[in-house]
Amino acid sequence: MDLSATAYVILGLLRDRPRSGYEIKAAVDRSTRFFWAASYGQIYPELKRLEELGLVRGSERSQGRRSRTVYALTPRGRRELVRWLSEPAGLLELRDEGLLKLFFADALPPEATPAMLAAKRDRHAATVERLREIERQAAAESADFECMVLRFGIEMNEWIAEWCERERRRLARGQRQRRAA
Amino acid sequence: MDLSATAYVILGLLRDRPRSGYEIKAAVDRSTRFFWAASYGQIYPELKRLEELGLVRGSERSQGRRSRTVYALTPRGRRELVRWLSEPAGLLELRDEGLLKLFFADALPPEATPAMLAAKRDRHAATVERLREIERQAAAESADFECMVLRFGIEMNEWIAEWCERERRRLARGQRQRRAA
DNA sequence: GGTGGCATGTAAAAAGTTACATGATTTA
DNA sequence: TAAATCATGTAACTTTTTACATGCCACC
Repeated sequence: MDLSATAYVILGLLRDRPRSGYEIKAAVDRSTRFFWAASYGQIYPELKRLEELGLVRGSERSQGRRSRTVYALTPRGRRELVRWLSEPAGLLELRDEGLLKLFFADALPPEATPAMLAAKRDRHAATVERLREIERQAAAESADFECMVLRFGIEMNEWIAEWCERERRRLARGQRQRRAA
Repeated sequence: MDLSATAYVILGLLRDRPRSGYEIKAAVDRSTRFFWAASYGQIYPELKRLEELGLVRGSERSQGRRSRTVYALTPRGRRELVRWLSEPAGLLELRDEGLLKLFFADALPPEATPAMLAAKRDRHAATVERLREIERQAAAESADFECMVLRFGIEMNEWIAEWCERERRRLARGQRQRRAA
């Protein structure tokens, strides 16, 4: 059985309680988003495939005319989740356009670089704020490891923001000295 | 003109000198890989498209029967690169299966989690070693900002490895105390 | 003569995003 | 009654990876 990592995000989010596709998407955006995003275009088709494979089971919870299907993990689904969790982790991938631009920054006038670093700093600081907000809301109801990963996100983004600020200052200092000379 | 970010990786790597597709791939693996990867399957078709758009120009450098095409940035290509560099950075995305597994770790027995953290720590430590090796080789010939981004990669991975070790110890301590009680 | 590095490419599949389409219910 | 939120889904597209295919050249 070989599923995409996104399929395991779904199995994982169903491990404590049943959820609809919509709720899964909302949970992703509140929690795994910063290290594993997923869109409706993945979630709904994946839920159907997982049901065909017998890893989740959907049940109708429509209220009146509003349709709603809530999916629950089957015993096989739980076994598959545990099996996957027990395997060594694979993919680790970063795509950071900001670093890419910094990498090529010698093609721009030197004044541009401190601004790039400031922009990156601000982005990560904004992410910290967003994650802290989530932390405040989620602290009570979340599992321990969920909080731990959230804290990781907060602290890592803080570290990155500080790194940007340090380097920005260093560059700005260098530029002032060169102008003075 | 709207190109994929991978197209700009190519334009960027051609900014200081002409390179073949093969050399671009090698340069990516030595430099941008940890924050922006690219495969042959992207690079060769993208070079053709960029040539059609007039942003790069290929010239035959075959030696004997061995074919080789070296691409150089055209003036338009350089303008496009600078234009893109001047825009605010877009995409910033992480895909980390290790964090995902940690996030769901309450589905595993508690002894499993310190091992997951140790595995993640080791991966990041290995990345640090790889990047340091590149730094030693590249220090002389690389542009300032290339070194800066490389240093970022080293320091960030060090920070992550330390975070993993801190949390692993904290968990292990907690487990010993619970067993003793 | 074999291995490893240089070199170019394509086809197919997988993964993921975006935009669209539809409609119900709740709340201000 | 308008806006926000709940809810499901698909089609088209883009991006990226993987596997394969081919062959030269230098060195041991």
